[in-house]
Amino acid sequence: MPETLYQTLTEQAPKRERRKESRPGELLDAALDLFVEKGFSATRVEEVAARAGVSKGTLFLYFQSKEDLFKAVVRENIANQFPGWNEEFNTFQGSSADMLRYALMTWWERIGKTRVSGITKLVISEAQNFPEIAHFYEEEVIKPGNALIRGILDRGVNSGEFRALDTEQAVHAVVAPMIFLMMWKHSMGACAASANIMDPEQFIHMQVDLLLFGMTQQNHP
Amino acid sequence: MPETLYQTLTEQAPKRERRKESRPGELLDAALDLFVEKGFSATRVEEVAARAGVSKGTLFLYFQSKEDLFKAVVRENIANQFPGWNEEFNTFQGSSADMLRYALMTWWERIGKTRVSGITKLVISEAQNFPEIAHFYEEEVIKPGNALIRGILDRGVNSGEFRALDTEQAVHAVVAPMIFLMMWKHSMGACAASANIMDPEQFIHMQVDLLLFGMTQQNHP
DNA sequence: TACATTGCTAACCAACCAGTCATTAAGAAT
DNA sequence: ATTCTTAATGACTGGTTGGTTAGCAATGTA
Repeated sequence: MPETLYQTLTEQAPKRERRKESRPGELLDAALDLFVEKGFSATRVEEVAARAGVSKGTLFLYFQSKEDLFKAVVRENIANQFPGWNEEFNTFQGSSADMLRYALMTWWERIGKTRVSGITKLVISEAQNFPEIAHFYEEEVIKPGNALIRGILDRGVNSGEFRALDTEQAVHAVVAPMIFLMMWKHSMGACAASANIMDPEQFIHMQVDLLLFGMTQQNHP
Repeated sequence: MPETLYQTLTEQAPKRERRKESRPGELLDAALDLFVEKGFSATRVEEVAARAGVSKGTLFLYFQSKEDLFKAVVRENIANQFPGWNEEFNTFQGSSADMLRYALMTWWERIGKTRVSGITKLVISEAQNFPEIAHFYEEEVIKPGNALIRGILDRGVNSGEFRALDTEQAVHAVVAPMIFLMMWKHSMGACAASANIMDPEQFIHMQVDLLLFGMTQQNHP
């Protein structure tokens, strides 16, 4: 009773509401924020619950465990996107060089730029301590992602635009700088000191140029 | 008394020894192992002490805090190496392309391959949660390291071997794949599933080729 | 052997956290 | 208004950890 009175008199009355449908979404959104900000291990489920406006007990009503909550965040924000992306790239018109450029810039707009990129950073950072999460992420994100990039490289090699690369290996050379970018943005990049020394768009642009034309002297189309 | 008896009868008698000189080194070695294996946050100082054969209290006798211990590990294994490396590169004979190749392969032999690479992975992984460590690492490792690479690129541009790159930006393009390699090795690479899909030497080789000559059709020297 | 120095340890503290469960109350049905 | 279902709660459990300190014991000295 005194609590209820206090709550009623002060600003917020955190009324106990029953909203079964919207809880999972709100919890996932809060979880994404906190996982990206603090990582998996350092994120406290109680804080996720608090940000979503519910108690810790409620969170465990909708997700079996912290790990289960994380997997749901990954599915919601990344894994579910692949069908759409595959469709988009299967119908791309233009040169393979343009396609590679488009793919990396688009990736930056839709993932790299957003808070979602923090998930990739998190997984790579904590894979050692949470092998189950690492395995899950590899199956649901890394393999489909690599397949998508490899498709572009194969297209270029087959059309004669690119030299006869080992595309399975070359995929790593394309993906590595993008992963680096995510890691940097969510680690050293977040520390004021070195925030401005690296501009992501400029970095991607140079990366594509170097991949396509190298550092030796020549004319660029 | 019963404890002493028990310990004497069983294999190891964990004798209490006084060896002030060798403790710090042994603690640093144990700390490097565990920091690389588990990261900063997940490493328990008591486990570090146990691996070095002392109690937790003894560790705090030689290092003010866990963070202080970590900084000492970084200085011991990385920061102290820069003077020697600078000397080596200031006296390099040969083309700048060879120099870049040599630098990256040497880096792999001396750092990437060894457990020390785990330190870089750790710092990038946990920089968010430990800003003080991030700042320390940037000053003592990242800045000197980038300066070293930039020296090579400037040399190539000045001699006319490379086109007129923005070397400050190009440094990132060179370093990013190496950092990616360390991250991968100590995260997803450690999970059996994808351990074999990426060969580091092959990766570096391809990376250098792509940087120097790009993906478009042309003859390589 | 007696004594002094000090490296070392074990016990301790305060704080922290994932996950559980008995209890409470919101909202629909009667 | 009364009853009933179940969404929501928060105290609790069993466990963890960085860091402190009083006192013990290994070594040197006389």
